[in-house]
Amino acid sequence: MRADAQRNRGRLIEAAREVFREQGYDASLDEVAKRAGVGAGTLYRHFPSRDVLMDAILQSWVDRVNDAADKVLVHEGAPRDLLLAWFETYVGLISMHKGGPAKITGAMGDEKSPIMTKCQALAAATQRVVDRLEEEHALREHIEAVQMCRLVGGVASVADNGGLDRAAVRPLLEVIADGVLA
Amino acid sequence: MRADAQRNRGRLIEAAREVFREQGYDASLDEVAKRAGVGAGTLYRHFPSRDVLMDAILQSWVDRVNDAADKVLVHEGAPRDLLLAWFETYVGLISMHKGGPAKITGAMGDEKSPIMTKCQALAAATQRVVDRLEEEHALREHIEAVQMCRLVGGVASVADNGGLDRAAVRPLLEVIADGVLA
DNA sequence: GAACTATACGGAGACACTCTCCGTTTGGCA
DNA sequence: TGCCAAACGGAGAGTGTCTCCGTATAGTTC
Repeated sequence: MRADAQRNRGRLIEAAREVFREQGYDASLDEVAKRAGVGAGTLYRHFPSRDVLMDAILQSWVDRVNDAADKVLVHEGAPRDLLLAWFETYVGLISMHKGGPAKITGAMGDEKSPIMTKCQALAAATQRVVDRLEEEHALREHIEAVQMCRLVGGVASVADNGGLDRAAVRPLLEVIADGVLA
Repeated sequence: MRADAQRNRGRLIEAAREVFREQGYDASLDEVAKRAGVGAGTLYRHFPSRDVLMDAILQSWVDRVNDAADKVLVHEGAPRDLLLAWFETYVGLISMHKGGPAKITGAMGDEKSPIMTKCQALAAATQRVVDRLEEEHALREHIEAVQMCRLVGGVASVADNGGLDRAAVRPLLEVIADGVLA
């Protein structure tokens, strides 16, 4: 890739991160291009669709997901606490930008979504938590990590959409945890 | 209201029902106006925002909600079956049009949403189910109907968004049911 | 049934966003 | 230094939202 292309790509990702943080994932892409100081054509050449741009933005975010799972898993305690800690972490991770929870959770399980790899990272991290709980025979029965992602993602979507705070989300996560635990 | 205004209002609601059914709640409002055979100005005079139009569309739907609750509540059976029957009914009710689950669930609990009365109807119907289950001491502890609406609405949103079918939704509803039942 | 007026209508048009096309510029190599 | 494939940029076409205001008409009054 030519040096100027490389540079513009970086600028676009940086600008997108900023604009999405301020205005959510529905923000104007022209605004992103303007903020990056490039033409609209350049944006669309690098990122043919909004989802592809999102995927690029979330590249470094995957590390955060894995680190978060590490951190939750070292914590000793009751299975319910572990699960709830992960659920709250999970909600935080996918709620970085307005519109994020719905976007990510909607793509969960879709083989050919542009952000598929991101969903896989989330599902894999959740699977690690599931594995731990199954080791301890704490789960009611086998449950797919993807299903847990959908449940918690659903709560996060509703919270994002309806402007619910942590305190309002907590009891919802508790219901899901209780539904899953033995 | 003048006779022509009344007539146009009716036509707009009918057209909107049709267009939203075909294209989801994000469909073009100009298309609705065109389909109703009126100008855009007429549409926006009657319904200043998309949500107000949605509210009008859902007017008759409230009866369906209440009838559905009646039907579920006459059914004799285990609490879990009752609850799951209501959950599936609930998902069906709010999934009439694409985008519906997110819209309705996001407004749940918002005192001044244009579709507030519709959310109240849903919450009230859910409350009837909760009351029945509490009579039978089948619930783990007191749970707000609104919270149950958010949980099930979250699942419905994810299903709507990710194209999940009934079979994929069922186990998610079961987790919620198990989390709520004693 | 004619005149009047408050009410409602319609659609042009301003504004915003998406995405493409193509003339222009430039990085990097020979 | 010259060349050209690669990349750029922004005008503009297409689509949707929403408003404004000149025009039409329902309903009332005499």
